[in-house]
Amino acid sequence: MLEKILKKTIHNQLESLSGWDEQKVKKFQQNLLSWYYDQRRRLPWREKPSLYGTVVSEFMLQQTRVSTVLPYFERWMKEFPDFKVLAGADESDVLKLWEGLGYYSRARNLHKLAKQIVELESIPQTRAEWLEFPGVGPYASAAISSIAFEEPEAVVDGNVVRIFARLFKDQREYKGTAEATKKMATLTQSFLNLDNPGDHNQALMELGATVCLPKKPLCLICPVSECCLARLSEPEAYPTIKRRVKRQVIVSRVFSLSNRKLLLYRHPEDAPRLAGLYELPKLESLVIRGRPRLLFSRARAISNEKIKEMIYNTDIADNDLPSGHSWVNVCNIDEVPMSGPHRAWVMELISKQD
DNA sequence: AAGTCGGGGAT
DNA sequence: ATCCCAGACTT
Repeated sequence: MLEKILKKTIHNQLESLSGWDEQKVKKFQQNLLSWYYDQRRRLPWREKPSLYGTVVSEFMLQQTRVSTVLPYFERWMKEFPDFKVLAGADESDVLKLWEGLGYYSRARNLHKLAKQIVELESIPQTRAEWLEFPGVGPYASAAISSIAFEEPEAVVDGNVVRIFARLFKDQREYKGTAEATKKMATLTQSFLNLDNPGDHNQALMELGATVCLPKKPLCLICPVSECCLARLSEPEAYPTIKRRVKRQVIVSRVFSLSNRKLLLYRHPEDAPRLAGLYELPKLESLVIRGRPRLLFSRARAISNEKIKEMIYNTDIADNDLPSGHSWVNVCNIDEVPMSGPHRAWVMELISKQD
């Protein structure tokens, strides 16, 4: 049975799978799990596991490192301790707590999910059911159903792709992480430990995050290095995933402070980016008075753009502001959700003016 | 299938 | 400066 799956999955695309029988897979699972129980990090969502904590952590951890998530998770669980409290919260408060974490649709989707959950008679358990919730995709549905309900669903995230690509010296060139994830799904499912699906999944991700690193993997302390083909050659060479080039973008923005009020722009609720969040307004969208004075310029990257942002100081013709623009009292600036870097710049500039 | 969404830590 | 992170959604 397993052999059949392996043969079909690997075919001739990965290096030899000879030797992989049911016994070897079992051994792999045991080595991995023993290592996990012995060496895993103590993370807050693992201490007193709950469905809610699992869901929140899985949302926050999408494309985001554990170390980045930690302070956000603690604050979140304190402010929104369960689905019910979260469901009853104002969206602006939800966004405020997510401020700086990025991918803000995650916060909105998590909020929606909570509202849906509290209306249900019973909590869904299967992967297919979780897949229906907003913001829950192939990865998160497998993670939640396996970790919270021990459903036999294998997760495939960046860590898992890297581990399996190295185990079998996967020579395929993937066009992106999406393709790699999809093509790896059958193989990872055949390696799933059916006795402990949740811990098996977490163990793989823990291994990828702490041992099977993208650069300089720690093969010497890896619990499954005997099974790993790349370990004998160049582990860093796997997997091979094509990355797209970032395009250069230049944006000019306005810092205008008048009578202890700062002009800000709030992205519309249905905006594709930063929906509901405040930023410094763009220079081009305003009618200004006099010549703008360059305060500073900063470079950052979001998604597939390299952005150079130029911040100007100028006076604004404030009798007829474009929609979305408003003067925010600096006393209340802490209350509004704002994109992370802009928050830092604004605080820096305000303190400099005093 | 390809493009888009944030931000930061590590190298 | 580049990579990549417990991915999902829209086009």
